[in-house]
Amino acid sequence: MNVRTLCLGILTFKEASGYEIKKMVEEDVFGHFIDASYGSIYPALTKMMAEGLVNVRAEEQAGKPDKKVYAITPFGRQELAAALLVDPAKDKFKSEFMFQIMLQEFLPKEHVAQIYQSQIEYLRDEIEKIRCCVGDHQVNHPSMSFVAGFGEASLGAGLKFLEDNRAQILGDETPSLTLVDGTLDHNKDQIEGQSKDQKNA
Amino acid sequence: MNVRTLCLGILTFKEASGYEIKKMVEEDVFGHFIDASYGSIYPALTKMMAEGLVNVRAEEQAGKPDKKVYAITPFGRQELAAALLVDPAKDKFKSEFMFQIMLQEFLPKEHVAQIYQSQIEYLRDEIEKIRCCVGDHQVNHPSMSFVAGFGEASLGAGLKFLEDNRAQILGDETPSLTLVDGTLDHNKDQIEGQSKDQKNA
DNA sequence: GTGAACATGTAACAAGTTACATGATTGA
DNA sequence: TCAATCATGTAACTTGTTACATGTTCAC
Repeated sequence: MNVRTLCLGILTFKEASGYEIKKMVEEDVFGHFIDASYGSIYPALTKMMAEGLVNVRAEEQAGKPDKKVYAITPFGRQELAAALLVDPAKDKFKSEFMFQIMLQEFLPKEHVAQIYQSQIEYLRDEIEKIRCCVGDHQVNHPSMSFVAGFGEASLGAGLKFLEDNRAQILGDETPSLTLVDGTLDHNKDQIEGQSKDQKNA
Repeated sequence: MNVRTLCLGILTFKEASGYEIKKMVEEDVFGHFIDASYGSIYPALTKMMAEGLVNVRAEEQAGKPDKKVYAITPFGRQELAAALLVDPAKDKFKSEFMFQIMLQEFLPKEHVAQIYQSQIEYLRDEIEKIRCCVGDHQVNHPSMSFVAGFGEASLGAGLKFLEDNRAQILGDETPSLTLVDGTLDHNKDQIEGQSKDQKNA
């Protein structure tokens, strides 16, 4: 699936400028399973404009530069439906973090501890982001809330695994802090971390 | 992270040919968080050979064509350690399936039902693959089993979500088949699918 | 008056994929 | 003999990213 289809899909939810599409891909529910940069979004929009898949309207904004608001046309919807009909490519999950963990013996202990903590915080942030979407934003769309639920479930399980199995990688030198709660069932090392430097930008 | 580092990392576990590296990336625990094709592996290996990061040994095989077995050199390990020291890029999860679900209203019901079932089967296969790795293969490496555990946890949660929330997307017209087991706790629609056509190659 | 957020766009570049090209060997 | 698996390699091509280039308005 290409940026074209991606933009077309987003535009079915609401009209948006290239800038706004990029923001959605970064922050909204979309962000968990798609990706795109300005360098691909703007040219795609321009080209689709020429092909009649979208139309533009210049919008003046008080206190902000003008923006070009794109909307999908009936022809665009047709194209989208066709593009959507091909069987989806299988999921692709890339994790440099996991690669580093796999090769942790080549890394200084402190580095491993640091990326481990960063990963936990990153996952917490992502989950929080999804919850925000479901809360304040309009994820009224049933499909949207389904997708959000899926993301929360997957990321949540991953996070829990990292929290529970910390000792497996980091040894028992867990930061001496308070336990999350009293309901420990088996071999838990649940520790609430405190650092705040999120290095993976 | 590039294919170079990927190959170097894999070669720390065992010597391998380009063909074997590709197979590992497809089938082993690696497969869940990295990706590479022949077209990138072979050139990377050749280049690293010239740079002294790996060395080769031609191995004759009974009943099979000869293969070029690559091994990492001390210099290669040095390079790997350096490459590993940079903070990992954040995880990237791409799912065309989720994109299609989000836009399901543009798709025929049957298509949605079909990709939904395919996705469930795909996830089951992936989890099974991980379990096989842990079982027969040597995932003796503690880091390996950790990574496998993480994959199993994440994928398992995603699969469970799909199984439990089928009705949200597909409605209640679940195929009339036998329930998986009797231990239903809350709102489960766990159905054992029977189709076998896995379309996402 | 300076940095941050808003806003659009392009061109050079990186990186890897696909398809092609080749060839051995085995088993149905 | 034909498909499948093993095995290596290259070149054209896609695709998208990064960095650059430019400009507005606001808040501190």
